[in-house]
Amino acid sequence: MSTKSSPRAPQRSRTASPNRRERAVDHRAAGAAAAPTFKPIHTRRTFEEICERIREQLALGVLKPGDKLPAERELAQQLGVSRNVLREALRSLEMAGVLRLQKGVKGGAFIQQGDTRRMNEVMRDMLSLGTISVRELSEARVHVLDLVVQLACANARRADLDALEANIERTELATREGRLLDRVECSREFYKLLAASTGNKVIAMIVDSVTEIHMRFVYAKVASSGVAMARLAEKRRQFLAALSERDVALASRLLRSHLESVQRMLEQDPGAMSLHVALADVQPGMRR
Amino acid sequence: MSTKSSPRAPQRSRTASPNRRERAVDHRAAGAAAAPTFKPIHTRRTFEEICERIREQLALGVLKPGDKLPAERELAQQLGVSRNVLREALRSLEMAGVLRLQKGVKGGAFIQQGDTRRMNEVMRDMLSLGTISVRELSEARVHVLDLVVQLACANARRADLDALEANIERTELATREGRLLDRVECSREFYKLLAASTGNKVIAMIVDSVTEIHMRFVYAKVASSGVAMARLAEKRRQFLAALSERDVALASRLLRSHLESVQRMLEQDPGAMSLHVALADVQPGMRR
DNA sequence: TTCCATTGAATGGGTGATCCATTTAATAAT
DNA sequence: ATTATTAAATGGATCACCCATTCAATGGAA
Repeated sequence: MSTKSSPRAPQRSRTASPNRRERAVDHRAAGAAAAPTFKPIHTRRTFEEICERIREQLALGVLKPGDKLPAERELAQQLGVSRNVLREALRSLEMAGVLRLQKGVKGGAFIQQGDTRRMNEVMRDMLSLGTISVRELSEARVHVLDLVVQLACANARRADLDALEANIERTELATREGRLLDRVECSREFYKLLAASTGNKVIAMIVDSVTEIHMRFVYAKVASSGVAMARLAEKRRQFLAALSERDVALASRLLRSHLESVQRMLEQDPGAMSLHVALADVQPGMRR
Repeated sequence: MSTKSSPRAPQRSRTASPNRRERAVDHRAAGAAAAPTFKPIHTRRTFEEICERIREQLALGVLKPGDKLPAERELAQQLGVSRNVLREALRSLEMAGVLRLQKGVKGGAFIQQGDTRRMNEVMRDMLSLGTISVRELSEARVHVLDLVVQLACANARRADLDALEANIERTELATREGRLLDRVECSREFYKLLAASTGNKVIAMIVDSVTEIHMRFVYAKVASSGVAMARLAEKRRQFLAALSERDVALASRLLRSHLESVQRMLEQDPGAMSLHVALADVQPGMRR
């Protein structure tokens, strides 16, 4: 069996590529003879290797945001792989938010500034796959937001508070004009601004991802039932006042009680709260 | 210009696919004539659409972990796309931890149980890209771990405490035998167990991702300098005792002071703390 | 000269055909 | 019955194209 050659005739000009991959390690010769060398698993596929190489260059600082990779055709040749498999790797990195591919002359694969929205997608997938539950997510959100309040009280700058103020004004306007769904959008932004005011992007990223999902449920609820949180802007103002005065205890209490009331709103009529309604539109949050 | 046909001769049998994609919307006919219909942007690429469709099926619950997608050749035909572009989509989903591809007869694309390690990769990329800083990461870790202690005190079960106990014993053994690097591995696991004891997988996932990176720095430090945290297991025991007695204040204080001493250890000789040393090996954490 | 249309090359997007390696079930040989 | 062989299905990878977009260079008209 080991000597069986391909029955096909032409066989073309394979092994023509300069850097032929070393993966083809000749399984035939190692048949049953004198080699106690257990080559490790070796299931690593080409595109994984490519991703790894590129990430390596990134970690090493050789590649930085804004840099451009060689054109696909050229890079493929450099790596000694086909263009298709290179594209699989580039696709993966693009989905990971590491690259952005741009067409045309002067196009190419550009290293991106990290896109923090990517964590949202992780959360969504985990939820879709049933790895995490809505309950765990809500619970985590409450706790993390409590932490956020502490940090925001400690670190929020004037500009942060102003941005929150402006957000509340937009909320009031939307309320007056009865644009309920816009108000939900304002809420999403409120928490984003609040998270940013901690001055810690890691925390902000976590809060954003968890809030993004939460807001989908709120959105679905508001869109389907038309209910709306009463005195929203008013509560926000009270909270912002506490935050401005660095009153952690008060701010924390206000937010927690608000979150609880939102939770109650969501939980009445739980039938409408199905996962797929909230997660249905897969794309938002990925808008560019 | 609009009537210019392809100069090439053969042109092959294109448009032969049954479900030809509707993307080819005939740009020629819409030249300058009577159509005020602004077709929306439509820059969406095929593979994105495919990913979206599959994620949609997931969110809807039509696809569940363990399910198998049709074979590539067949699915490509169903979707009316080439196998290559389908593979790009599958690759992306695989990297996202949603799918796993398996070779051979009875192989195929299987929906996975969500892999929480995926968030680690997001954090690593963010760090590599300079979107977040090591400082922010450490800070976030301290705060989140403080939260974890609270939750663990409230929710840790007997089994969780036992697992922590067992971990400490392994730590002691590694210490006695001078296996410093193994001890770092024990530490990583300690925090993983601690995070799990909160009973909230979202929190656990966050802690794990942040800890995973932190431990790379510790590992690099220990590997290069040979220094080691003094009285580690002892401190762990004290902490575990506090946790067992649900003494939040004490446990929190103990952990915080430990984290601070680790931080001091890392920060002396900051030259060895470069990013690329810690992030160099891209793959770990993705071991299967 | 200045401005605008045309052209052409580079680049990512996408296709189809073909081959390889692995895995498993069915089949044949012992 | 057990074991080796074969065959088929499937993911992995390659090659050779073609298309659409983008943009710099070119060239002609104002």
